[in-house]
Amino acid sequence: MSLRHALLALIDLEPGTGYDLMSRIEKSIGFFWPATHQQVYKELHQLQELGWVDVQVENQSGKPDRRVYTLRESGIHALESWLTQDSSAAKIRDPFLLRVFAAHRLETGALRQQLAQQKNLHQATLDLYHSIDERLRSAPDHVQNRYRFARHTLRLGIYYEQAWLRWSEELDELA
Amino acid sequence: MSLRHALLALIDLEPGTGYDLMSRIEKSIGFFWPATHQQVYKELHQLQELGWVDVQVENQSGKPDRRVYTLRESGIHALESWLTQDSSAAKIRDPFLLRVFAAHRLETGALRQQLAQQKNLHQATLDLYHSIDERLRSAPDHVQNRYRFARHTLRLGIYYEQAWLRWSEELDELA
DNA sequence: CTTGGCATGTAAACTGTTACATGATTCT
DNA sequence: AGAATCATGTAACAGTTTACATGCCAAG
Repeated sequence: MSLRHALLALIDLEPGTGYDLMSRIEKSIGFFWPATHQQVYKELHQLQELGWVDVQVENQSGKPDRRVYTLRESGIHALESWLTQDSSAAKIRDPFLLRVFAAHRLETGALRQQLAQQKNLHQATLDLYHSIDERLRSAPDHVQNRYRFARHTLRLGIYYEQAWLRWSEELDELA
Repeated sequence: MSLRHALLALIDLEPGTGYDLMSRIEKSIGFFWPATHQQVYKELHQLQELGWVDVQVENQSGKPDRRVYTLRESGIHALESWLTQDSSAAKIRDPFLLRVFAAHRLETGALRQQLAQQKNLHQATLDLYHSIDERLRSAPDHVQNRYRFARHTLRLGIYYEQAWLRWSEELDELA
C-alpha cells in the first residue's frame, strides 16, 4: 500500500511520466521499496482516480501517448498526512542468508562459489550507490537541498553494503 | 517459494511441530525471511504431499493433535539441491526509509519523533540479536558446530543494526 | 482471574511477479 | 544489423496479510 506514497514523493520532487518515474525508482526508492513497471502504471491510474494527481497527455506518433503526472494539492496533503504516521518495521527477504543458515549441508566449495557470486553483486551495488551519490554531489545547490533527505537514504545503503562485505570476509574464514 | 526451503532447513536442524517451527522462525530465519503461522502450516501440508517430510501425529486432549515433522531422505536431497542454486538478490521493504526520502515535506519535530520511535525499534532488535547470540554461545559443542553457519547470519544482523544506529545519528544532525 | 504458552487451521482480500504485447527512433 | 531508450499497458498466477475460529492448562 506504500508504493502509492512512494510515487507521491517522487512526483513531488519532480513530475514525470510512468516510464520516467520507473527509471527514477530504480536509482532511488527501489533500493528499499522495489516495484515493477506494471505496478507503477497501475498505481498511477489509481492516483488519478483518487484525484491526487493531474495528468497532461501528449500525443506522440508511433509511441503510446506520454502521460505526465504532477501533484495536486490533495496529493500533497495525502503525502504529508502519511508522512506523520508511524512506520511499521522494515522487512528483508534474502535468499542467500537462507542458504548460509543451512550451509552445514553444503560442501565448502559450493559455498565459496555462492559467496563469490554474492560478493560481486554487493560490490556492484556499492559502486552504484557511490556513483549515484557523486552525481548528486555535482548538482545545483537548490537541487541538493531538495534532495538532502533522499540522498541520506543512500548513505544507509552504503553503510549496509560495507558491513555486508566485511561480514562476507568473516564467512570466508568460517567456511 | 523459499519458505519451503526455510522449513526444510529448520526441520533438518531439529524436528518439531508447526508451532515450534514458527517460534524458531521468529528467532532466526524470520529476520531475513518473514512468515506468518498461516503460511507455515500451509507449507508444511505441501511438504507432506511432496513426500519430503514425515509426520508423527500425537493425540492430545483439549488441544489439536501435535504434528511433529521430520525430514525424509528426499527432503534432504531437495534441500541440498536448492542450496547449490544461485541466490537471487535480497529485497528490502522499509517504510521508514520511504518517509526519510520524502522528509523535506515533514516538519523537523515530526521527523525527530519518528526517528526516536525507530531508534527504539532498532535498539530492541540489536539487543534481541545479542541475547540470542549469547544463548547460543553457552550451548553444548556439538550444537554450536551444527548451528555455526546459522549463527553467523546473526552477525550480519548485528552489523546492520549497528550501522543503522550510526546512520540515525547523522540523520539527527541533518534534521 | 487474566495472561501467556501450546496447537491447529480456513477464507477473503490484497499485493507482487511473470508472461505477453507493440513499435518508433537513436546509438553503436 | 542489433541493442538500448522511450512509452504504455493486460492478464494469469503466486505469494502475503488480515480476519476469523477454537480451547485447554499452568503460572502469577
